[in-house]
Amino acid sequence: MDAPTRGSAADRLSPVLRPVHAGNGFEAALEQILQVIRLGLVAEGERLPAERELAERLRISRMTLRDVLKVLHEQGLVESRRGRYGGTFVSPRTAAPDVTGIDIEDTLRFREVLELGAAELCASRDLTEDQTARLCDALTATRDAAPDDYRRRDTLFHLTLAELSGSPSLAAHYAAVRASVNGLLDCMPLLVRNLEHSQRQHAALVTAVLAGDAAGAREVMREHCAGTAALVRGFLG
Amino acid sequence: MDAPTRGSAADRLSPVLRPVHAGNGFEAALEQILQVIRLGLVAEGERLPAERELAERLRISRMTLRDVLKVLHEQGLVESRRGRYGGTFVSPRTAAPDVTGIDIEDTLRFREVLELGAAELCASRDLTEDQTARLCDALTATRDAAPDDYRRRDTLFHLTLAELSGSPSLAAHYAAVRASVNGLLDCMPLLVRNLEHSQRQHAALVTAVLAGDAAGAREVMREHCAGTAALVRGFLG
DNA sequence: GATTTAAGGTATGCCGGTAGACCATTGATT
DNA sequence: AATCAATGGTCTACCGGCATACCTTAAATC
Repeated sequence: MDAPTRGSAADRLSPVLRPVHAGNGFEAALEQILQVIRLGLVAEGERLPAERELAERLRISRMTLRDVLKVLHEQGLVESRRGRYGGTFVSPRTAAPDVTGIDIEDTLRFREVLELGAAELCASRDLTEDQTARLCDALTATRDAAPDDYRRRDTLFHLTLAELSGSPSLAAHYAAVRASVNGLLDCMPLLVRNLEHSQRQHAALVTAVLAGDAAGAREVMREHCAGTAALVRGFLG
Repeated sequence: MDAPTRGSAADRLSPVLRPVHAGNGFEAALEQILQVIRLGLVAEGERLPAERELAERLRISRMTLRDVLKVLHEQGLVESRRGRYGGTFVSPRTAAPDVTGIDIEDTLRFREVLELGAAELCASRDLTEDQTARLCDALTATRDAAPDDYRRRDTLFHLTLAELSGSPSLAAHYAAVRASVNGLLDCMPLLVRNLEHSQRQHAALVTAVLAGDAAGAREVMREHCAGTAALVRGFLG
């Protein structure tokens, strides 16, 4: 009765029963701090939160956190300075990040799904004055960005949109997938023509969102994502 | 320079720096097995994989897994039988699940985003013959379902669609959010009229997907999700 | 220049998850 | 009736992350 030829019981479970972080808050913490750096939430040269605070926020012990920072230090991603006004600082990027183990098609597809959802949800909501201002600020920041800071501000703009969608889950998962996307983008050269195009799309997106034009916002976002996807597939596919 | 009035540095980090499951594969494993049960991947009366196999798949020790099963047993969700052909069996549901701590709006919105994405991705892909057959099988299973088994087969249908989207991330996250949705639905009565309506939508969805009509698939799915969302908001909002 | 303060660096004992072996039970097979 | 095989149930030694306390460094302040 329940034994179809396609999709055995064992297979049915695999989407859910993936390996659980075996024993390690360590790995999860490493992943999150890497996200913070890849997303540019803390820019190059800026300071991460103090070890004690970071450990508390991640709910891991300071010792474990220090193990994580040690790994990041060994890879040249952060640099620590002691004393008052010291801290752990993000180093300038030196080498292309490690993108082995990233499923490119999965990443690009999932990214687009979340972006489309965020755009549409935002356009369908009544944003408060403060939220509208945050969105416009983020847009302005991308417009004024120097080329080498563009990707970071672009990321912050999209993160803002995801946050304003009204779905915290969407925002959290977008942050994760965007970190992967940035890892891919960091393997590629920055094309100024794309920046300009991208900037126009951002503006159109905000216009549609503020007008409550959900279908329009989605279509602009779809083009925006398609552009990135084509670039990535071209360089890494 | 980087200190805007809106969105301090501390706030910027919060979407990523959420507490890491402090110390436990235990909780994550509990969550996943609950998902398997809530999704109906193992139906009432059916057997979970053997402890040794389950522990291996989750990459946790058998002792820890047994702690998890002990909790589930205490809550009356599973029953164990020893001996060959024994195992851990899913008990018939007795009480409404605990939905405290679920953000209903977040769940419904995120669910819709993922469903729309899955529908559109599936319609945009060329499904193999085998994949097409899996989808049609899942549809047929919902059509033939007895009312008290409908929700389970409906879940399996949507999971199939998510899997066929070509984005494993999407499938995994859909499984998680759908488990929450089912928790909500299990607090509500089953309306036969909705089943029929839902069934027509499923059929239209498959038709659109197989025709490669991405926009159509998305709109059908949007209505489908809106229906569920309205029901849930009506009962629990 | 002494003091203060906030930051990174270090040492120690505890506890919980891990691994692996072994025991107990049951029903099918012989 | 005896055996086998697959399962849940139990025990034990081990290791890694945890909490906590304390030390060291360096910049700002007095």
